[in-house]
Amino acid sequence: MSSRLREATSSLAYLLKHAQLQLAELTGPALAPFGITGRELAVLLTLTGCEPASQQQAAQRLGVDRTTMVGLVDALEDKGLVARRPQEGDRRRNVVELTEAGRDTLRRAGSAAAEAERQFLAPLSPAAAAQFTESLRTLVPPPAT
Amino acid sequence: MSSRLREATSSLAYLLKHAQLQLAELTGPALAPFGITGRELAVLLTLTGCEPASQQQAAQRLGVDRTTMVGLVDALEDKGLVARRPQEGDRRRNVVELTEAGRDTLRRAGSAAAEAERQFLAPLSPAAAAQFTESLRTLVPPPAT
DNA sequence: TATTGTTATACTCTATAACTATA
DNA sequence: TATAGTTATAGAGTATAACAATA
Repeated sequence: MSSRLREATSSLAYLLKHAQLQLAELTGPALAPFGITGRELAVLLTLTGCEPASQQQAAQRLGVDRTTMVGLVDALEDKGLVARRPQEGDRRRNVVELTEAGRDTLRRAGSAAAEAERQFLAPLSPAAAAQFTESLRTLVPPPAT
Repeated sequence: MSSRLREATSSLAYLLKHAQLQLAELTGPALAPFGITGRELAVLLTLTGCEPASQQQAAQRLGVDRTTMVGLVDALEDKGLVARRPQEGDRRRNVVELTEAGRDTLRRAGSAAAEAERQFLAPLSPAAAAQFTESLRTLVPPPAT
């Protein structure tokens, strides 16, 4: 492989980028009926994963900047899916919690996103799909917190 | 999986995104000594893959817009790595070819990028790494042209 | 009329720096 | 002084529309 030139479309960077684009093309339309984007669903998933978390904790877990999280929570709050309240004991922090509507949307949109993932992985055998996901988990380190 | 909630950091979208980020963090510094970015290396690889190609053909093969390719070729031309010339027979087209310096940079930078990919895949067994790449190729359709 | 390259423009995602309020 | 949230700003990356040259 050191002497033979690989095509650009065979490089890992190309494949990862276009895999992501392709998954996004399935996920976007699947989530549209629920009025949220894939990123917003990820925020909802993060918030429900660990119990009442501050914005910054959620940001670290998602791997986005805290300044980015502000806008994401803003949008979800405008849609009535989450609520902010100052944390008692340390009022610098905002605790972000899902509303009832947020939990409902998460349930239904999460199911739609899971279906999009299944569709994305459909070209692989079930065993290959499972190992593909498992390899990704091995390659991507879990978030710090 | 339909009833049990997955964590956001387990979703395929999260894993693909962060796999890409992690690879980019290895590839970027590896290419810095050669004065090119990962995207620019991809363009060089694309141009060398199929013989003298127009900008638009290269753009399709890379999966980027033709307006994006203008800037990429501009940068590579400024660095003396590629040269544009009108195609004889159809002067609307620009044929983009690697210069001697471009071929030399491609050889050395391509080797560095391959090493970065090996480093990225190192947490996987050789067999798992091979199947991971193969699965990606199955999931990502080859470019139109 | 259609196509290639180009420019201008805008939109998304992201990060950095500076501000505020709390600690 | 340090931290959490916020705002403003700037930088990538991308796409759309419009234009010039050519077919």
